[in-house]
Amino acid sequence: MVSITLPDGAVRALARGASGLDVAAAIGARLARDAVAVLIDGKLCDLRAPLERDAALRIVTRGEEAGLEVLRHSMAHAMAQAVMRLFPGASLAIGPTIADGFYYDVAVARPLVPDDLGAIEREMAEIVKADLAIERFPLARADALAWARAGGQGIKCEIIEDLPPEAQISFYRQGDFTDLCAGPHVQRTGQLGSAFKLMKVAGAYWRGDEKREQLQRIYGTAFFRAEDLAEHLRLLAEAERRDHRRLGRELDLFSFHPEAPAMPFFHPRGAFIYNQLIDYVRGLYKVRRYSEVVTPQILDVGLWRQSGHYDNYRENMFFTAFASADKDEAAPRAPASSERQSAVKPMNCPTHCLIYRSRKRSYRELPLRFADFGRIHRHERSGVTAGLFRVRSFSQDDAHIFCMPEQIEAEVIGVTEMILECYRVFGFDDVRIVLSTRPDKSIGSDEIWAKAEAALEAALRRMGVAYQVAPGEGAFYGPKIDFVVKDALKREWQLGTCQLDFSMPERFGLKYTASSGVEETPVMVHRAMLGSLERFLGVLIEHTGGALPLWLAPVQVRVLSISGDHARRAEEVAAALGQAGFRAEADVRNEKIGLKVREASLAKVRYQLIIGAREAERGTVSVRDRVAGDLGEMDLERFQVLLQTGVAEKS
RNA sequence: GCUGCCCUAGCUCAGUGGUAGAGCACCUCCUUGGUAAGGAGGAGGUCUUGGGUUCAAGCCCCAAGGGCAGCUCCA
Repeated sequence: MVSITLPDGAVRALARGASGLDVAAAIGARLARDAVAVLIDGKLCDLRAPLERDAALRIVTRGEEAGLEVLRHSMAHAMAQAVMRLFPGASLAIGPTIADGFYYDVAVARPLVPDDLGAIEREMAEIVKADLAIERFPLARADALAWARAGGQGIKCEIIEDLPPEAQISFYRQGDFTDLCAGPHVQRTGQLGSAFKLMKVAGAYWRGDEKREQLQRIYGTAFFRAEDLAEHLRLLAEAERRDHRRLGRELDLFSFHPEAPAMPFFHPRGAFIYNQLIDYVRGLYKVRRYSEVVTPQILDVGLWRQSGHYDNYRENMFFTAFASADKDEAAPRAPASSERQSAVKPMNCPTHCLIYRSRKRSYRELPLRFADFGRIHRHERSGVTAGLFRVRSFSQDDAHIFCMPEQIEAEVIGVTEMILECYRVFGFDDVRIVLSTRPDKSIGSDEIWAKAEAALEAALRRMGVAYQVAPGEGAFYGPKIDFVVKDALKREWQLGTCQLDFSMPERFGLKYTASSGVEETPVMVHRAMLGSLERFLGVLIEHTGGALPLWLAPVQVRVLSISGDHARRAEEVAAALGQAGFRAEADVRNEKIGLKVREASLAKVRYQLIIGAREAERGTVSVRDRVAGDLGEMDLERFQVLLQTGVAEKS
């Protein structure tokens, strides 16, 4: 007999070799039906795994995340089985579960196209319908290798060879399909159900190494219930509807052009928002005693050698070439050796070091906080650019703080406070803070690292904010704190960062005279709150679905005339609002009011003022809130108070 | 950068070898309409670019550019 302890503390005695399914059945039929897997002493196992010794056991059901992962993992096997049937000779790599589903990497004779997915789905449905038993069996390493070789599964061979010597090598078999797998899995393919969908196919390198074989990665997702799949697909559709690239075009905010790939062109409305963001950050800087600087975009290559960017970041940098003087066409040429080569800056920090070094510095003036909205260029590889999220030309709410080591804690608190305040204003209430510590490869003494990590941690503790530690994830030049927000669609975005840097002050020979009269090296803090303004704008557009808060909206009010007779009054009202500092435009087109309301709403204009005979005569406006609907007729003055309040509240 | 897919009017998309289409947007006219689409007419395209195959190419082939997805990279 073995004694099994359940989560509620109850202990049950069972015959040795009984399974979690027996336990579930003993507790209740409903539990047995919902059971997917078991946790035996914390280890996720098959429901049928024999219980060989006393253990703590918990039944994992369909309702929980771990249960869903088991389903998806089994679904990945069914997909692999379908692929093997449809593409004889295919070989398999790995098929794990991921956040929203699962994938399987396969090597097939020809690349898969989207149409293949339908065929694979149909085959999967057949496999589900056949309700094949899924059986686990162990194999010795040599037998496992023999299996892989016999089946032409070269990648599986490699996986088996890489398994640690003590590993129990297990396989799962369902009908004509067998796969190397640690499990766990459901018991029968019939349990997989029909709430699954193959999403897309893409190339992926084996083990993420681009020098190795390229495989076809098939992505899919699965749920226990059809309505969960429907909800998932609805969220995906919603994300597509909010895609900032689409909204950017529809709301006339920005565009991209082949003449400057991955470099956004901000139209008047987009540029307005962009500048509003900068204005807002400038306001914070005023309170937090930052000084803004303006620095060049093109600098001598020697500077980049000194900073280390030339050695480590050159592939991502743009270099200048000069027009030929003696030819008609302006063919670029490389500078002659006598000329100075220049590079377009990918970061602002070296320019700030030059400002710092422009005269002797005293400890009395530290910390120095240099803020810079300078435009920077990074030659991101063509495949990684994406709308505003990853661009080649952008600016950041960038700043560098030069301070003494003992000032780190206070500065980090200041930065963190400002970042959290800033995110609240934009409606990002869910912020995750991650502290990254010293990596294997790093520069700087043990002493300064210990001091710096302690200062970062002390700052977070003092503030009483929750944070996670990512050991070894810091930059080689110093530890850092990253700030990750969750948007309205529950997606995470790393926006802010606060990185200590012991390297660059050394490289640039930065010094300050300490109170003792001795020359010391300052610590540099790289920090950003919104990060790239381009990327932040993209995130904000998707977070709000394009309906920006009043204080950021390029158009706050649209004044709609009922008929031609009221056009003049509508224009007057729009002009008066403009005079009062609001952003209003008039729509006096020869169209019906329903159409004007519809278009203003689609354009995400928060307030629509309707001007007809009644309003024109009484000097009032009828106010329509895009979300709340008709607010009724009121004096223009009263509407302005409403607007002013909304702007002040940043709502 | 790699792999796959895509590129036809401002936008979304039809168009499988025989001289280019729709809806919306745009312009003009009619309509003067009270809170999410009134009606009619018109204009707009070297079918991304360059080669090739063919009597004939938007359509087939090759290359380049741009985009999308994934991988990878990220001082």
